[in-house]
Amino acid sequence: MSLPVVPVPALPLLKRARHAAAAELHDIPWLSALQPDERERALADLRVVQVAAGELLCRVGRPVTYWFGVIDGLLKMSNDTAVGVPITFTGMPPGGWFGEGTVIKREAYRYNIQALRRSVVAGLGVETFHWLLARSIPFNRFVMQQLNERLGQFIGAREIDRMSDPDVRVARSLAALFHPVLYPGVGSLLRITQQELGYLVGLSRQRVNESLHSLQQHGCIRIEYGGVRVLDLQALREHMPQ
DNA sequence: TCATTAAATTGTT
DNA sequence: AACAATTTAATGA
Repeated sequence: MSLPVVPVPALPLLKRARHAAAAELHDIPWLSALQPDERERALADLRVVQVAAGELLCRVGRPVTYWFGVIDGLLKMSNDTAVGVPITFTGMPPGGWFGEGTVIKREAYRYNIQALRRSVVAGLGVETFHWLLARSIPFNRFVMQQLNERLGQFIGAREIDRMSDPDVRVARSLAALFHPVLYPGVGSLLRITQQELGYLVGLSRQRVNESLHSLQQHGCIRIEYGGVRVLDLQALREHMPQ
């Protein structure tokens, strides 16, 4: 049960990159917090790429070139392929920005970022990222908030991994994806197939289907074609085994 | 815009 | 893992 990995051509970002379109800019929360001149430089440097399903955005050990943000689609962070047990850390739905930790330290990536399906991803160059970090208080605030919230996510993810009940695992994982601060682009309808959710949670598609119906029975969510709508986020977070 | 067809996703065994 | 049923997306008149 693993996603077929698509071979990635060298430097795919530089080849198919284009400037960000107006519609996509609206979904980048930190842009509006910048001063006009800062925004101008950020816009000039922002690149947008389409990544196909299974494609790897960055690999463990590769030098950092961009700070990434998900405009549309779904990515997953994991540490698989190399040595060790494949572990999916988290899913990255629209509105999520990531990689700031490694960008700040100018280290190599510590995770693989793989597209679960065709996605649109924005990238801000490392130099511009540091330039903004050095002069914009609002930008710092945004990055700090991201780091803080994500720390909470990872702690939560450890708890999820220890739970055996599939329904609870699905519930918690879903709740994490609906995090309003980290993933403002999600809204109340998350575009994710049951197959994709299975990849993230580490369950079969059948079991995910069963869990979703259980959660729907409890009024937490509503199953839609190609997605899940949250009806009660709090209940989803606190869902307990029956 | 509508009808037809192909592809994707879901529900079930 | 396989299958049928359903929904969406793509195509072309």
